[in-house]
Amino acid sequence: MRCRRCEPVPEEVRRAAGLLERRWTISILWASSEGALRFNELKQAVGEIPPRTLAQRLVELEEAGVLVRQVIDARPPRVEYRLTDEGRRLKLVVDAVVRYADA
Amino acid sequence: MRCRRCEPVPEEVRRAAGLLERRWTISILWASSEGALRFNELKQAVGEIPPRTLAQRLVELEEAGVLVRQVIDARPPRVEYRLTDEGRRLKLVVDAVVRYADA
DNA sequence: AATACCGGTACCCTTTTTGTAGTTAGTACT
DNA sequence: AGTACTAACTACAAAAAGGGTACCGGTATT
Repeated sequence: MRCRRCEPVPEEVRRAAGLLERRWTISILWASSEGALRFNELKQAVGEIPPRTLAQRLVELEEAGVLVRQVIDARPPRVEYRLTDEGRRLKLVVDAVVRYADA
Repeated sequence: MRCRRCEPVPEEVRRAAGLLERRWTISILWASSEGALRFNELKQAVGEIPPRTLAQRLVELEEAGVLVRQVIDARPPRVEYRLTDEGRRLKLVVDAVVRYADA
């Protein structure tokens, strides 16, 4: 098909979308934005997310450099997740979602 | 769990996220932003999306009031999809994704 | 001794997405 | 007349993602 007006979606947009286009990701970023949270705190904030899915998302977001996982050596040991600088940049997208949602 | 610092994610944010958190949605909005496009033009712009999935997304986005579907009575008849006002508001989120992706 | 917190995993089932093909109706070409 | 092409989808089976519930091993509280 000859198509003058439809450019292909840029690869870097597809890559960023790949992160956001998975269920619960936006909620997880929303919840993380006020500081470090632990697994069960995220679970509570996000709502009905199954723990398996939350664990999956956290691995993906960590691999993408958006979150860091930090084990705190206490009894019982805790794990905290916080946004990286990159995560704070991605959070600007979530801010845009919030503005859209509020209108 | 008592959790002072983790507020639940607001319902309206969950609802907006529900649209974006499905595969290809961001690409479809990106492609739609420059004007009306037809089914096969969207398909080409988005890339490897299966036509069935594109058709599904278009129905969802139309139901959400983000896109309008317009049948053009020509031979062969065409169908155009364009953003509504609401769609243009949602496109601000996609703009934020592009800014994130470009950095 | 029993219960609860902690960060997950295991299991099994349903929903979503994918890949490939085909359909319908109307032109256009040979 | 027959073949091919276009546009906008739809059909079907299979694979991937997501969901609900239960449970683990270790520590701490009651």
